[in-house]
Amino acid sequence: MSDPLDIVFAALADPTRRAILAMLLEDDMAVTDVAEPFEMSLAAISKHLAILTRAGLIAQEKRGRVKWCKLDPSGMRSASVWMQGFGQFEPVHLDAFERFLERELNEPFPEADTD
Amino acid sequence: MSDPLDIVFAALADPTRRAILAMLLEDDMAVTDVAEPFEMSLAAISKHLAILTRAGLIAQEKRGRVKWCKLDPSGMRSASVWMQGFGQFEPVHLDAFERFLERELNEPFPEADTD
DNA sequence: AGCATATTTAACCGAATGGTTGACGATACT
DNA sequence: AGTATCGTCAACCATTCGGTTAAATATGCT
Repeated sequence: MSDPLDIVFAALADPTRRAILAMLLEDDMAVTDVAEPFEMSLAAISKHLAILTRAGLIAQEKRGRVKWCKLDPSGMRSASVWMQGFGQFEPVHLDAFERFLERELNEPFPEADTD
Repeated sequence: MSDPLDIVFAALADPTRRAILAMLLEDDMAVTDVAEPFEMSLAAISKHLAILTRAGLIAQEKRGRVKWCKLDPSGMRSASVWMQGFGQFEPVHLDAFERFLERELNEPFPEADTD
């Protein structure tokens, strides 16, 4: 798989990963907290997060021993741009979404609660 | 895989299938003609078309011994709606795309050239 | 009827996917 | 220093995927 779109769409094709994205829409989260609602191992979630990262759908940043996950608009944008060129339509209006996410991106990661 | 989005995104994750969609954007085509530019067997293309059909990305209609393939907006729409819901800021704005494709849908399949 | 064309099906194969468990490295707490 | 927590890595397993070839089905032509 070399085309980035392969990777983005494949990443979006899994319900666990889409659920993770939806969770991250509400708030940035640590890996362990992302995993908590799912009935699968932390290692499995870790792999899902790696796939989302590789697809440009999320970004991860380590702070201490905690790795924070946040949405990255670039992956979704590339998918949306393809659909746009495809349908030559007005696709996914990511404008507002991107404004939202890029504001987030330009903000520092939240402080981790020390434990 | 039960969520229809799984099926749509998985269908979009393959470069051959995206290329097929792009071809169908220009014109409805018979299976054999869809297969022609690809360096793989007709059977492989037939499987790809079945996957696109199951995803609601194309519709197929048999006319005589020829099976015509055309774009179906519903699959793309569901993907796009999810992305919108994901961004959740603006209403779904598929107007241009839907006008385009629904015009296509409401036209009869082209007459097959008899051979 | 008999042959050619259009497409799918079946059986198979290697590679990728999505999950598991267990060990490991890194960071924090006391 | 010792222990607990966070997360990844490695090895493994079953299933799915994308392709192949060969046979089967369906329609059309003469």
